[in-house]
Amino acid sequence: MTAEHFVFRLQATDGGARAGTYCTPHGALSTPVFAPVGTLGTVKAVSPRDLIDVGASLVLANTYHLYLRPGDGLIRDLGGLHAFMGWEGPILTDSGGFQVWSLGSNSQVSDDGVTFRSHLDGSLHQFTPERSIAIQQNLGADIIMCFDELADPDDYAYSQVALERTHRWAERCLAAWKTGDSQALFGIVQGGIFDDLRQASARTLAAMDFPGYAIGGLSVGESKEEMYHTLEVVTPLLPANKPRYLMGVGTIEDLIHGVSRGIDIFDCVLPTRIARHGAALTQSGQINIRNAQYERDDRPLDPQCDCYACQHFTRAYIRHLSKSNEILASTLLSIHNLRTLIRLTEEMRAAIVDGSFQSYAAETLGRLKAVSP
RNA sequence: GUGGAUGUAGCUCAACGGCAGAGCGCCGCACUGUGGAUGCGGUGGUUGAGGGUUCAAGUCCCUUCAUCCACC
Repeated sequence: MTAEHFVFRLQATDGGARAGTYCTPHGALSTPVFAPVGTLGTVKAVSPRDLIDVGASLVLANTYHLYLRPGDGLIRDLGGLHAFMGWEGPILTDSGGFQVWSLGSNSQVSDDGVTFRSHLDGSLHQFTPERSIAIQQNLGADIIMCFDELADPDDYAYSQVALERTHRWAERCLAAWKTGDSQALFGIVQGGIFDDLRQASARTLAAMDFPGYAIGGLSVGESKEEMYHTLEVVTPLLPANKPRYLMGVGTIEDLIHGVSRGIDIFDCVLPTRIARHGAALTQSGQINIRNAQYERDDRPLDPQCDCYACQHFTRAYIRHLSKSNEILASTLLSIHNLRTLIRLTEEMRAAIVDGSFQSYAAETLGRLKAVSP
């Protein structure tokens, strides 16, 4: 049984797109897969039962936030994150590297690690690669991530400095990682939007033989063309028999472009965040359910959708809930948006298996463009 | 019927006789390894009506209407 864990089986390819399975101690992932984000050990507004209903198989939780509150030791003592949050499927934890960068100004980076102030109470803390791995071991996710350093994507000089540090930290994470049977450690390719740095990063990390590889530092302000180009540069240099995870992406469009360039795993806050702000993803693009035009609209959010929200409620009703700041609006829109992205991954997988991925991708992108400005 | 109070944006209310404003609502936009069900922008006026004083009136004076309160 243990031997099966963290084996990535490639089942079909279509152009650059891949369909596979990845075994974890809490179940197998069918790729391509989209992971809802549950930063604080909960996907906001959505219960684990709802997650099963929308077809979610992997959930992301966050090291930085859970370390600060309620504390990784507490979660370990209560049986680990799966038991704590009532989710029996696979979990992936971020390393905290992204928060240190995005919460930015009150942190200081050295070769040893990062000292930062808590956004909750201003207290001083330090993350090192070893500390990040120890916290992630306490949390007990199936997939854990190397502690990395991000740079602004168009700053070459600093991207180079951060990249070299990220590679040294990757070695230290590997050395600290002692849970190979129960947790897979993924390396993270960095290098901004610079081909030479990205290639160097992919080669360096591939040589370290991680169980899986992530591509980080994208969808942080660079153009879509730059992001897609970077994927084309990086994925051919990663081992074909290991899963590839594009961090923090994304949109319907980005998922299609990512899969076509060989990405297997995605996570993103977008579907649940925009849901709480009143937006629904549809086949033809994003709609703002709060707009006056939906006041008397008795259609579902997306007539093509098979989710609970679309099977039972009208746009008019969900608009009313959203305008009234009712909790159920966030829940229904989150369920719908998650189902939309997860169904997209399911359809892409089916298309890859039967060799029709190119036409599926073109058709789906075409529908989006038909309405986008 | 008598006395008093109040009438300003859709709502609640500001504005010394000197460019009529705020909050909320409404309308829209944004959100990509989630601190912040958030952030940003926009629309919105015969200052109840009519007259007068004044260089200038939401503001002072007169008339009128409406609403509320108290007392007959």
